[in-house]
Amino acid sequence: MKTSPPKQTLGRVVKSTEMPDLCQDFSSVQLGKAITAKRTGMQLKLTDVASTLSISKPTLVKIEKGDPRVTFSNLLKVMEYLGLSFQLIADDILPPSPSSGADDDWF
Amino acid sequence: MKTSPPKQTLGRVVKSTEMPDLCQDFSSVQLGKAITAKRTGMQLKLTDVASTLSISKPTLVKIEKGDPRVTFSNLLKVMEYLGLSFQLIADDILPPSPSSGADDDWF
DNA sequence: TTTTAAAGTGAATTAAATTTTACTTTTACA
DNA sequence: TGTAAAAGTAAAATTTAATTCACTTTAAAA
Repeated sequence: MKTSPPKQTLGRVVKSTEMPDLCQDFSSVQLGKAITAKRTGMQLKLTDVASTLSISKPTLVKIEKGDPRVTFSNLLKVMEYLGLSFQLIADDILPPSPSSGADDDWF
Repeated sequence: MKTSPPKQTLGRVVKSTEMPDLCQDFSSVQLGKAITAKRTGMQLKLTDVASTLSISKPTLVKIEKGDPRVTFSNLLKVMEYLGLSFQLIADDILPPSPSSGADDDWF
């Protein structure tokens, strides 16, 4: 059977997630959302980012869902590629805002 | 043979590492140094932190050395316990300073 | 200088993250 | 609608991080 040629398009427009407020108490879920937002904002497909960075699709999905049970090295790879980074915060410089357990966290 | 009783002291004074400049380009090595600095500043023994958080000593050593091949969840556990946190930085807000490969990094 | 608590390392085993493959769900758009 | 691209999920196999335990090194203090 003959394989049909790929449809000629300019690429499918994909739902772009909104970038979360970065000036919030840190959580891995929020980080995942920021990663998704940055990736979709750059019009990059999850699959492409994964194969470019030599990590699997399920792992990248895990990262974007905010599951902290991923290796720090994989997380950094993704962040660096998308132009995201960390800044260290010590709570004896600026005390944390009294948030009562975000609905955002895993534990 | 009879075990000798523990020496009565007020605890050994341990070398306190200096806190690195937190307003620098992020690297896992710098993060490790900050963790060590925070821990020693709080006069906590590596062994005690490890057992309190139910992680092994070799793993905590790996984290403090800045090896990124650790799970993000273990890293977050340690940071939260010591009062350290992350802030997310997107390079389209503030562009990265042109640093030529820090002598600090692993790759 | 000797002692010893604390930090750090190495090897074998265990536990868990990652990969692969295939499948299901969602969602733009023709 | 129907269809196909992209995202998300599941299970088995693989890879790798974590643990355990013993040991070595370092550096305060007696």
